[in-house]
Amino acid sequence: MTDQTTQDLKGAGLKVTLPRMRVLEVLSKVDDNDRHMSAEDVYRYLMTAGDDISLATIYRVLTQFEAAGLVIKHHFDGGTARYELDTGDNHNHIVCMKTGRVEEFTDKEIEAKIQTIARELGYELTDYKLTLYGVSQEAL
Amino acid sequence: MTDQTTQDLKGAGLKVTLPRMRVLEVLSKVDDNDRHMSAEDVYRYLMTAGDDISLATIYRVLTQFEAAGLVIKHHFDGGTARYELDTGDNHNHIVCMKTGRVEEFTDKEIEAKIQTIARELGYELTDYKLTLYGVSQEAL
DNA sequence: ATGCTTGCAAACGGTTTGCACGTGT
DNA sequence: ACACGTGCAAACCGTTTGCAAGCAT
Repeated sequence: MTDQTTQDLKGAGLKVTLPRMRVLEVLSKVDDNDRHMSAEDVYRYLMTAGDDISLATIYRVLTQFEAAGLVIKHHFDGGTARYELDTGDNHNHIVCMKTGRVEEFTDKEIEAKIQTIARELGYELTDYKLTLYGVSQEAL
Repeated sequence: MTDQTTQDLKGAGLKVTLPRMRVLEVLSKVDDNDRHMSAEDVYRYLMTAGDDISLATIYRVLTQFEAAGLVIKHHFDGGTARYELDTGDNHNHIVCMKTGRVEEFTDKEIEAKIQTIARELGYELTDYKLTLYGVSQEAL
């Protein structure tokens, strides 16, 4: 009875409830094209899937997940916030201006350089965000 | 009669009006600690300075400036948007989590790497944002 | 049993907009 | 003169919150 989702919730110190499980499941299993969902996205997805969970709850759950470190919140363009599972690997994003699609990438060199820069400027680095904006060749 | 501010506005194809000049002046001359102001910041600054320009106009002017490429808009944390003059040099930011203060830096190496990555992923890069979050030693 | 969770609907805060008036060219 | 810019107040939209009812432990 202790599947991965349940464990994740317990590990985060959160009571295991249906909304929390469903939201976590959605974020876990959407394929790469649909990652980085907004609260609305999650809401609509769940409605379509037959669940009946209020938008307010989605927001509350996502906020808790963020605080618990299960999820990362992004504000790519400025409109609505998007969420993705925190997989541990600190990755960056590239957003297609035409389709809105988000891809991920990592780069050791940049990562190292960022550490160095923070140190040189006299900061203790807690986090960073690198996002590229462009037009994917595929979108033409 | 054609000072820098006026030229900038004309160059951007914008009619020279008092609100536009004042907003541009504020953004031009605030010292480093006060750069990256929110619309409210600009509004309060101008009120204090004796101007009487509505907040709605500040928003409209800032939006036009952004469209005209005079100004860059940031959404650092997610709360309110902040604006800064576009000085041409594509710089990055480091935000102190304790004081909210924003510093700038540039790095040729990272810049080059970013170009490479975009190309490799099949994107035509239009822009990018790199923001570090940390605690400044000075804030302790 | 009891304290955390949820749904609902109302509040919120930053930002945008319709309208009638004012202003730059 | 005429089109564009502005102030005001109301609308907007994503997100948050107070409250009463519902669950997990």
